Amino acid sequence: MATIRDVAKEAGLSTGTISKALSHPEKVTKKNLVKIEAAIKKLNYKPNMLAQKFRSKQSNTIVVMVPDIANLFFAKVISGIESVAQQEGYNVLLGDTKDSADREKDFIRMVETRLADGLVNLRPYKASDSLLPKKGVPAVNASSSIHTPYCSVRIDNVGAAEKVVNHLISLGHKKIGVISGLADNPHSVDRMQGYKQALAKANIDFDPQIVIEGDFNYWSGLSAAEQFCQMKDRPTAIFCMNDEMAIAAMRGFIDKGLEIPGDISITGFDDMDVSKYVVPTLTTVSQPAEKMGERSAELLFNMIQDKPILVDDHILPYEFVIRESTAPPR
Amino acid sequence: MATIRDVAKEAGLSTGTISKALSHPEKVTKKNLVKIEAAIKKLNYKPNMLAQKFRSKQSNTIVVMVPDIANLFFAKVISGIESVAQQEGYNVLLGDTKDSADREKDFIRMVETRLADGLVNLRPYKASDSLLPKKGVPAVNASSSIHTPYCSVRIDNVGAAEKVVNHLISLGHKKIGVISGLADNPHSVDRMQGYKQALAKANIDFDPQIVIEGDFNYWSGLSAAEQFCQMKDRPTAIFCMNDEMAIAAMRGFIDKGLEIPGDISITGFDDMDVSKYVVPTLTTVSQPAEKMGERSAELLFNMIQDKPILVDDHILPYEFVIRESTAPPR
DNA sequence: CTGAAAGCGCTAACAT
DNA sequence: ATGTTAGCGCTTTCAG
Repeated sequence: MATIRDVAKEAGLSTGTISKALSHPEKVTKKNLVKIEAAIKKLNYKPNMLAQKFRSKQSNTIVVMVPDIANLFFAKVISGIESVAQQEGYNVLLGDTKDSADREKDFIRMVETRLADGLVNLRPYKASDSLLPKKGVPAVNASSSIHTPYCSVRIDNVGAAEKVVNHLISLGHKKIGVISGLADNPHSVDRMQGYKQALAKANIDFDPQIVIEGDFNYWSGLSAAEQFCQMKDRPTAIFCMNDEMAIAAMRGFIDKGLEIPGDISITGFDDMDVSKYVVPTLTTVSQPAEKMGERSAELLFNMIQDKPILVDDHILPYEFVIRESTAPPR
Repeated sequence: MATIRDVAKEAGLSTGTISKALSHPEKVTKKNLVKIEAAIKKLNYKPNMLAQKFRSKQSNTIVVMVPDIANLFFAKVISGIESVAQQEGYNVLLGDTKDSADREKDFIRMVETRLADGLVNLRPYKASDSLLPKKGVPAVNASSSIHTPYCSVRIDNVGAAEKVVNHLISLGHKKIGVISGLADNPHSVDRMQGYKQALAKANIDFDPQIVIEGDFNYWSGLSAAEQFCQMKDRPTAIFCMNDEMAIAAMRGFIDKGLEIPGDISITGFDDMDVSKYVVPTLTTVSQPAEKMGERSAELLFNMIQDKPILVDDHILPYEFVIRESTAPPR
């Protein structure tokens, strides 16, 4: 493989000149530029970027830690990160952490060992097992909840949940069930708080009996729906903490012969693409996933370049989308 | 930042010994090992991996080029690649190419410039604009079609399509419409060939009138469904070239008051998770996405390590899944 | 504008 | 078993 030295020899110049020609061509004479170009082409020279990075102490790479890459919401956030990274000349190293703090270690180590300049974490912050923040590791959390102790981007989960439940209440629902995420998931916690706030303001007592814990995946939504069906006094509406469980619940209720929204109203959270495809279409909260990714990346690049970060907790606007899955109770 | 030299000084040893302690600890005395460990901890030393990689001329990184990261099928393939890569101690650099050959250049350049050791391409091969194969760039195509001129992993698209159409024919359908992908997409070409083969064997004439070109996305499926509805002599079954268009078409037909599968049977291709959630559930071809990713990664690592590659065209088994969306014509 | 030379942090002979 | 040293490919002073 040709090195810069080979090019220098071929062009009858010094390595320093070649190097300059590559980075600041305007500071080299036209004549030499031509010679250099010819030599490069003749030898098919490609600068060794590993050497460049090593020398310049800049990896121009960021790592993105994602709990589950086969999750549409994350895919969109990543897409947003990618697009601003590309713009800034950064590479994105993707790490699927399978929602485990343990697996995060390797990726954090990458920035500690100079392999990457910084990191975006898509896993919501849990005090119990978070490895971040860590000094020397520029990081931003792109899917955070309240009380994340480092730079973070999120929506107002509490407010959004409250809005959803308000909508159900205003339709006339009094008995509103919940299919939550895992109880210790920060998003579950925030959304549950919003649910309770809405109930309280409407003077409806909180009933833990009609809160069923899921795990954000399809099957947990399905099984929750079955449990609701077995209740003698079934809720007339269900607030699901994400779209996947909501769609599963719809399927479960329909299979039991219930009509949606006639017999039971359903709401989701996230606004995945599918949610406008299902029948009936799903009332849900639309998170600006792509924007969240973009903003996170922008913040990270600012940190890496030591620009001042003015705000630590970035709250992006969400949208409450009313579709066909909600209606007044019969 | 502490370097290996600082550690050597702190431990009262030479850099060579520190280096050896890190890579072959068994070749260093216990006593010194203890001293070294103490020094490392005291200085919070982290080896500079950029320097290591530069020195060893191995990036231990592969790049994965994906046409669209927000596509569930690709997400699964990537997940498979990731898991093998992690196992082998490789990092994966993700590149969203937005289905453009132009954007692929940058990523190919990464392996040419030593930033990565090899590359997995998820974009199916098109003779007209493929930048691969390229010598000096170990690469495998993980979502290929027939006639891909480099190492590739795929399913038998032709055979799978034929099987789907055979199923419809055996149910008694004689007029089977198609919603295809873009006509020049290799997967479209293969699947169309399978469709024609099935028709030919059943002595059904091919009718280009009932083939509508889509682009694998939701809206194209929806619009195709509308076009089918306007035909005086509508097909009794539609072979859709992926699940997304199939689900869209179902929605379109249902909105027009048709029943599925009573009035019209629908088949998909891919077996996305959603396809078992929709009502009715979708008859489709299940691609072993995760396996395809794993196999691709394994092949790539073999190439990188100069192990002999015996087979160039790897065909993985698919599964034909019959669900609720197909039935005999009325 | 160009050349010479030092050195980034680490590894791997080779010598001790 | 440990130390010494050269050098990976590149950039960047500093002279000329």
